Amino acid sequence: MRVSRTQAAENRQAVINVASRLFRERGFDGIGLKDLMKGAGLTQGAFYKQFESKDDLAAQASRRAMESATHRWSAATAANPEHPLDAVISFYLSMDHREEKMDGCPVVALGSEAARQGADVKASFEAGIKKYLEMLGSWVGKADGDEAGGKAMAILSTMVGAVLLSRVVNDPGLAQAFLNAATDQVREAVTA
Amino acid sequence: MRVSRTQAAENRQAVINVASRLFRERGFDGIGLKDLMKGAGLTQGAFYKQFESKDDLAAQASRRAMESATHRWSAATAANPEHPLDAVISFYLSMDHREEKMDGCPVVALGSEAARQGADVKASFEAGIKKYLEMLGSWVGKADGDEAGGKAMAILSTMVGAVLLSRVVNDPGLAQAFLNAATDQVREAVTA
DNA sequence: ATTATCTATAGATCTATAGATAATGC
DNA sequence: ATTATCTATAGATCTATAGATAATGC
Repeated sequence: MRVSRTQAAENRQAVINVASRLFRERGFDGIGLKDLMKGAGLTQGAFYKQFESKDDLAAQASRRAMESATHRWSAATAANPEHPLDAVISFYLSMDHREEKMDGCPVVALGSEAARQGADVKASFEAGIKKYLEMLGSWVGKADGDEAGGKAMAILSTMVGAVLLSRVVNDPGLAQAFLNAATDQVREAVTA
Repeated sequence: MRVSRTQAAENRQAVINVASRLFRERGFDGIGLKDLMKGAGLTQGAFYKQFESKDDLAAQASRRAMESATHRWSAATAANPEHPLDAVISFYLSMDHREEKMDGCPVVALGSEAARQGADVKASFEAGIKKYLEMLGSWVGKADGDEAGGKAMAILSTMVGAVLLSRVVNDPGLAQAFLNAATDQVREAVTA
């Protein structure tokens, strides 16, 4: 029954990876430890040798989810280095992203709940958000500095809000309209 | 033990009012029927004569929460009819609003969870969001029409995203920066 | 000898239902 | 006679812990 240390380390990573997706899909309170562990091919009993508590896992999984999201931004810009912002918003502000909660932006999928979590979960989000801002800041026209930082924050706010609103409404037409309006606004904000 | 019909109707409203606040504070999954009913001075057993299910209450409470939010917007503009948008964003994009989850905007407090709820809950949110958009649309400079609608959606996205992001980070300075950046962006968007 | 994982379970809590009670409404 | 609310409880689920097991690591 016991496994090697490397295998145990891999299992831990597998649990974090699974949790980073299932938390986004169902919420922190929407999935229990039994199903989270089952998703990694383990049983509930193995959990507490790997994590201090469910909150501990929530913090690890939030960090992993944000890392995966920023990595996706990097991949998109690498594929289109001429227009990195366009590359990012073309998937971020899309109906596909609206649909794919499990692999989408963690701020949208878990933000409302993260606001009620402890400092560790928030720190995970904060680290990822700063990465978002770094990337956005480097793409806005102006010289770096306070103004670029402000623009980056405004753009990120618009993006996060638009996808959140698109998911909260039933009407797909209204959802699409939010994404379109945000796309226009972001394009204006960079050139302004 | 039985109460009059009018008293029962009042009790029902009390439960919806309490739920609209406690759901925002703790999330749909963060509070049980026992505590919700206790908040209205009743016991758990009375619940199912008033509501079909917890999901049913979630839909009613979401509607009430959005009504209360749009009412607050109206009150703010009534107090400063010359600059209605300024009146709204001065409280919406404030640290006070960041702090007050229980009475704040339901889209921010519950949006991530609402995205996973059924069509009834989403319909409640959608109705309130359309009210938000109507008001914003009437305040943006341009003639009414598609463009004003788009501006309104972009502005609402920025506002919702900024407060959500401000709540998700630990650093109050960063939170304030998101709110400031959104304020600037919204002001630019109306005049543009 | 140590320990990662397993099965099993404690104790709490959650949604929903059942039956009793006491007041309303006809 | 009807019914809004109460107490009580069924049945499921949740987090966390306990003890057994079997393989690793020294």
